[in-house]
Amino acid sequence: MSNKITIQRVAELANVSKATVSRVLNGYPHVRPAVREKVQRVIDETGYQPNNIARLLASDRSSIIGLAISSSAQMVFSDPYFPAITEAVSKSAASNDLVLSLFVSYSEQQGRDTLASIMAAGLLDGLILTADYKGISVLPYLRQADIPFLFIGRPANTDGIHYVDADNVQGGYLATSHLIELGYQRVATIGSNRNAAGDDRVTGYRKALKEGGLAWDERLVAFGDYSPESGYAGMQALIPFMPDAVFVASDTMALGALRALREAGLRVPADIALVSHDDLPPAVQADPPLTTVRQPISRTGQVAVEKLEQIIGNGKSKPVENTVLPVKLIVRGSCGALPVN
Amino acid sequence: MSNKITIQRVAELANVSKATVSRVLNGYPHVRPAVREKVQRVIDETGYQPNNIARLLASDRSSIIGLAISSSAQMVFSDPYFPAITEAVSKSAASNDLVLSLFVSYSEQQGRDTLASIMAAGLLDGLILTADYKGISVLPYLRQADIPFLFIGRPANTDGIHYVDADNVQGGYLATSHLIELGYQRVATIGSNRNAAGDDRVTGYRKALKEGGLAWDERLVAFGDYSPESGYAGMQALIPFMPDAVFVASDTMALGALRALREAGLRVPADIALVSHDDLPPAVQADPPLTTVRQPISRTGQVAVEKLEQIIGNGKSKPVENTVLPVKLIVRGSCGALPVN
DNA sequence: ATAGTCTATGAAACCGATTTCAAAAAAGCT
DNA sequence: AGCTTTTTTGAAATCGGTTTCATAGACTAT
Repeated sequence: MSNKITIQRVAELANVSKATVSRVLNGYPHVRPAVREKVQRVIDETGYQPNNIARLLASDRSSIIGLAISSSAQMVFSDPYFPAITEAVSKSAASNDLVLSLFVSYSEQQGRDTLASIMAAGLLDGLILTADYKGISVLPYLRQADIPFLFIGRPANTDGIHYVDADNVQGGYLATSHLIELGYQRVATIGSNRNAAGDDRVTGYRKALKEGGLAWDERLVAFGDYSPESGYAGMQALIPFMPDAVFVASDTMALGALRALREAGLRVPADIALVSHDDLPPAVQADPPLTTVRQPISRTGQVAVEKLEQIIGNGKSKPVENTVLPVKLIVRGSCGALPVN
Repeated sequence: MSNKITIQRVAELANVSKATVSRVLNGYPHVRPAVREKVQRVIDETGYQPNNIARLLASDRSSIIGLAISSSAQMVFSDPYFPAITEAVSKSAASNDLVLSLFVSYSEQQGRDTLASIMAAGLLDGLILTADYKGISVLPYLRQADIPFLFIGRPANTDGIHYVDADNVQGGYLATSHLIELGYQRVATIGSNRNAAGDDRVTGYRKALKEGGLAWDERLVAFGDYSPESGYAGMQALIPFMPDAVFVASDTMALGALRALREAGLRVPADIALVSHDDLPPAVQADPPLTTVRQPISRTGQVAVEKLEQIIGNGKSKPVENTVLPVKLIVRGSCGALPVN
C-alpha cells in the first residue's frame, strides 16, 4: 500500500518483461549485462521494493524464521539466558536478511498450541527452538508439519535432530578443575537436571573430580532449576557439609547461593570459593563478581541461524552436522584466584 | 506444502465455488444456511487450513505486528525492562491471533536501518516501538511509510502520536512521599534524563518534596542511564551530601546504588532508606529486597496490542486516546517501613 | 553456408486466497 | 400469473511476484 511501484512498473520503465526483472532481482543468470544494469538502475531510481507477500506466495519462501522460547518458569525472561539468546538470534537474523518471529510459551500444553498456530499460519521458513523443555512432546508436531527446525541446546533425544549447543561438559570441567587447581578439597556443586545442559555440566564436574583425585560425594551435590531461589535452597542444603568451594551451574543460581552464604555468615571467596556458569550480566553485577564459564551466546545465535538456513536450503537432503561451541573460563573475584583489593 | 487441500479443493468437494467457500470462511452473509453448513462440514472433515500468505496477498492484511526495541546500550536485554515488555507484548499478540516479529537495534543509525528494512519487507500490519531512544529520528520514516504505529512509553514529542505509558510522575511521587511519610528529611534521587519516563519520575519526586515541605536540593539529585554502573556512580556522588533516603528511578540502578552503599559501609535501610522503581525480578532478588514502584508491564503489553489493533482498524480516522496506566507502591525491606527480622 | 547448441527474453501459467460483477434463484407484490 | 426486488451464487479479475516454456538470436562446429 505504501509502495506503489510493482515489478510490472519496473518492467515497463526498463522496457523488459516482468520475468527479466525477476531474474535480475534474484541474481539469476541469463540476463545480458547491459540489460541487467539497466534494470538495476531503474530499481535504484524508483526505490522499488519487492512485495514479500507476493514473492513468497509464488516461491513458497517467506524469509521469516521463528524463534520458539518456552520454559516451565512463570516468567521466561526473568532468566537472563533467554533474553540473551533472543537478542543474539535477532541480530543474526537481521544480518541475514531474515525476519524473526518470536513465540513465547510457558507450558508443554501451551507450547503445543503455540506450535500448532505457528504451523497453521504457515509462513515460517524454519524454526529455532530452545531445548529448555526437553523438547520431546513437540517433536511429532514438528515432524508432521514438515518444517525445517533446529534446537539451541541439546534436546533429550537427538535422533535425527539438528542442534547447536555449547560445550557444557567442558564448562563444568573447566570450572571444577579450576577450583581443584586452586587447592580446594571439598568441591561441591549446585547442578540442574532440568535439561541436557544441566546434566552435561554435572558430568564435567564429575570428570574434573576424578581427574583431580577427589571422590564424588553425594552430600556435596545439590540440584536446582536455574532460579535464584533454587540456588539459595541448594546452597543451604550444602552448607552443613562444609564445602570449601562450589561450582554453581548458572549465574542466576549463583546469585541465590551468594545470598545463602551471606546469611550464613560465610565470606566469598575467603571462606568458600564459587565458580558459576554462563557469564551473563548478573555475573559482573554480583558481589563479588563471579568467576564463571562464558557461553558463546552471540555466536550461538549466529550459528543457529546459519545452520537453519542450510537446512532450509538442503531440503532435508544432506544432513547438517551438529555444532558444539567452545566455552571459556572467565576469572573474577569469586574463586579466590585474584588478589583481594 | 504441508497442506495439500486448497480452497479450490474444498469448493469441489462441497459442490460450490471458491467464492462461496471464502464467504463461509470469513463469516460473510449471503450464504444459505444449508450451503454454509455443508461447506463447513467439508472444511472440518478435510481439516482444511487457509493459506495465510495467499490470503494476505489478496486482502492486504498480514496479521503480523512488529515490536521494535532499541537502546543505546550495548546489550539491550541486560536491562530487564526490555525482556519483560517483550514477553508481555508477545503473550498479548498471541492471544489476539497475531504473529509478533521482533526487531532489536542498538543505535539511532541502526534503528533507522532496521526500520527501513521493516518497511521494505512490507509485511507488517503495524508496529509497536519502545520510546527508549527519544524516538524523534525515526518518526519521519514511520510517517512516510504510512504504517500504523504506537509507542510504549511517551516519546519526546507526542504530536499526533499514539502511546501507552505508565504513570511515571505518580511513580516518582509515590516513592518519594512514602519516604517522606516515614520521616526521612534528606531525600535524594538518582533519576535519569534519558527518556520521558526518567523526566517524569523526577517530576514526581519534586512534587512530593514540595508537598512534604522539603526543599529541592541540587546536590541530592544525580542522574544515570538505567545501568547498574550509573546507579553506582550516582550513589557515590550523593553519599558525601549525607542523604538519609534515596529514590532510585529503576531497580537496575538501585542494584548499583546498593553496591556503592555497601562499599561505603552504609546499611540499608538502617543508615539510608531506598525506594526504587519498576518492580522487575532484580527487585526481589536484591539484598535487601527493594521497596519499589510496580509498573504494570504485562498490562502495558496487552493495552499496546489492543490499541494498535484499533489504530490499524480505524485506518487513522478516529483518533485513539492515549493511555496512562496506574502504578503501585510495593513495600519490601529497603525503605525501612517493615520491621527488620 | 548449414545444421545444431546455447543464451537471452517475453508471454502466459501459477501460487491460493479475496473481491467484483453479473446472472440465476427466490421472495415479495399487485 | 407476471413483474419487481432481494438474496444467492459462480465466473473471472486481482494481488505481485516466480517459474515454465516456446522462440528469437547468437554462437559453434562441421
